[in-house]
Amino acid sequence: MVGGLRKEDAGRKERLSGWVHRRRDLGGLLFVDLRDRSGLVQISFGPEWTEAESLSLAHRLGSEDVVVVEGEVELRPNDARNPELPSGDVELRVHRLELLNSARTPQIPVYRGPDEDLPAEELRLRHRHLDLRRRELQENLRLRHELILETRNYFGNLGFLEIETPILTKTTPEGARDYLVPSRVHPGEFFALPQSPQIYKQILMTAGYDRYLQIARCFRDEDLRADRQPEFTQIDLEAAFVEPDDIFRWIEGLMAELGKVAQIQAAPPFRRLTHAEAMDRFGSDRPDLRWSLEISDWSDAFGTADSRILQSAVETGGRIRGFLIRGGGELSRKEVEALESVARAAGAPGLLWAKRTGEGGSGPLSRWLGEEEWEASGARSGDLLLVAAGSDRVTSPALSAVRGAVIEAMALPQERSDAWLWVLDFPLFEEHEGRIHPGHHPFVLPHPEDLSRLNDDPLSVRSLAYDLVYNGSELGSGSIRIHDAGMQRAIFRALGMGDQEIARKFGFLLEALESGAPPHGGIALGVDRLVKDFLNAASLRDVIAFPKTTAARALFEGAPSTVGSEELRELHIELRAAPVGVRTP
RNA sequence: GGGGCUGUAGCUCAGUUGGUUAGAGUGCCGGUCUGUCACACCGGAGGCCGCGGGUUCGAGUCCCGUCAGCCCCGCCA
Repeated sequence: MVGGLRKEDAGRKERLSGWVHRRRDLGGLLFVDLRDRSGLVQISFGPEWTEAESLSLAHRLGSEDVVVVEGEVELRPNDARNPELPSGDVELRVHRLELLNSARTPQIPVYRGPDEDLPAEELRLRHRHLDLRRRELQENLRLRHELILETRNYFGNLGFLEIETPILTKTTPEGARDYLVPSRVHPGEFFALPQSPQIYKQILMTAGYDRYLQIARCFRDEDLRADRQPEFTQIDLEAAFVEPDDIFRWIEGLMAELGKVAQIQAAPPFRRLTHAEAMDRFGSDRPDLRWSLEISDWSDAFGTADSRILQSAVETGGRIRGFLIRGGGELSRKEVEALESVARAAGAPGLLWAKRTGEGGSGPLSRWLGEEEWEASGARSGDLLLVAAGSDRVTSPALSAVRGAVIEAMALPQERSDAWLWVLDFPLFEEHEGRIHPGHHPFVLPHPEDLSRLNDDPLSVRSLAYDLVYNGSELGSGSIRIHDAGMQRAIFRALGMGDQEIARKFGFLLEALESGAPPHGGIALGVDRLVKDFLNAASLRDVIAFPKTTAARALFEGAPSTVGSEELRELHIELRAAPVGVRTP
C-alpha cells in the first residue's frame, strides 16, 4: 500500500500506516520515508499543511516508530522527484500524524547505506525481528511463499492429496542422529522427530492414497553447513504404480512452473547422467554443469611413463585422470600450487601438473612426458594438465574440488545460467569403515539387472535412486521403493540386521507391505535449498525466517535452554552433569 | 571430533615494530536550517579492545586457554 503510490494517485486523500524508515529534518520542512511490506514512500511535514501538534510530534519521531498519517497525495516539485524510488514522483503531505507505538533506537539498523556492510550474522539472528524488516529478507520470504503456493496448486491439479504425517514419531535405527522427545506417560521411552516422512508415505501408498504430497518439516541432529539446517522443509511426494520417468516428468513440470515464478530457466527434459558417469566425468554426484569442463582419463597414455607414482596407480587398479585446461599456462606457479592444495584438502595426496610450452613443458609432471604422451593428452602449447593418480575413490572428490577451483581461477565463463540434471542409478550400498550401509535409505529398490549380485557383490549393486541437481546443488533425492516384504527383508539382512531386530524396528512396515502394497516411488525436494539457489542467496539463513546457528542454537529466543528440575522429574530424566556454558539471552 | 577466519563505541570498520590520553564513518543526544531523499552545518555523550590466564618496565597488538559467530573436513539412511 505505502510503496504503491504513483503519480496517478495525486490529489487523493490517503491514510497510511507504517514504520519510520529514515527522516530528513530541514527545520521548517521535515521528510520521512515511511515503510511497510510494500516499500517506501516519502511523507512530508510543513507548517502550511500539517497541524501544529502533529508537526511538533513529527520533529520528535525516531527510526522504527510506528505511525499512521492522513493527508493528501501530491506530485512532488519537478526538481524534487526521486527516480530511484518507485513512488518517487509523489509524496504524502501529512495533515495529521498519530504515533501508534514509539520504538527504542534499534540495536541493528534496518536501513543500510550504499557502502555499508550488513551487521554481524550473530546480531542479525539475535535481533531477528529487525533483520526481517529488511526488504531483501521480505522479498526472499515472499518468493518462498509463492513457490510453495505454486507447488500445492501444481500437485493438487495432478490429483495429489496433501496429508500430514506425525512430528512425534518412532526413532529410526540408521541414518542421521534423531532429535528425541521424552515421553511423560511412558517412563524411559522417547519419540523422535522425523528425519523425513519416508515410512509414513510408504504406508499411505499401501493404504491406497496413490498420490501423496506434503510440505513436510524434517529434523536431523547432525553438524551443520552453509546449506544445512537442523530443521528443514521438503516438498515430499510419493505415488503408486510409477516408474522413475513418471517422477521425472512431474518434477520437471514443477520446476518449469516454479521457474516462471522465480525467473529461472527450467526447460524439460533435463539432462540425465548415471551416477557412474557423473563420477567418471566430473568426480561428483552433483556436478555443476553450468560449465562443461570434464575429466580426461590418461591411464593408458601416462601409465607406462617412467614414474613410480603413475605406474603404481594403474598397477593397483587405479586410474590416471585429470583436466586439460586450454590456455591454463597463463596461471602462475603460485596459482597452480593453490589448485594442488585444493586437491590435498579434498583428500588427494597431491596433484601433478605440467604446462606445455613451445619446447617441451614445465612443471613436476612434464619430466615424465615425452612427445608421445603430450600428443596423447591433447595439450597444445599454452595449455595446462592437472593430473591425479590413484583409486577413483580418492581422486574423484579431489578432481571435483579442483574443477571448481579451476573454473574460479581461470574465471571461465558460464556456458548456461541454469543447469538441470538427473543423476540416476546410485549405488544401493556404500561401505564405511568396513560396514555396509544404505546409499540412500534401506527402502530403495535394487536395480533389477543387478539383483543376482545382492549377496556376492553388494557394493556393485545399483539402485533405482535418483537425485535432482541444479547448478551443482542437490535439490532432491528419491527412488522407487521396495514393495515386496521378502525383498525388504533381504535388504535388511544384507545390512547386517538379524530377524528379531528387523521385526522390532520395521515390523510395522513389513506388515504393511505384506498386506498388498502397490509398487511405488517418490522424491523429496529441499525447499530451503531450492529457494536459496533460485535467489542465489548467500546462505540458507536468508530464506528461513528463524534459522539456527552452525551450533544449532536459536539466538533470538535462546533455544535450546535448560528446564526446571520438576519438569525433568516428570519426564523421568536425570542429568548426569550440570549443563555448561548455558547463556540466557 | 578436527582445521581455518573473525571478535575494538549502538552499528560498520581502522589501529604501524609491543610504547604516552584507542580513532573514523554512521547512529544517538542538543542546536541552526522550507524541497530533502546517505539532507547540510555546529556541538556533545558514548569503550570490560569477547572472556580468563601468561610473557613484559609496558599488551588492543605477543603466547596459552576459553566462549561466540561464520566457513570447511568428518558426519548428514
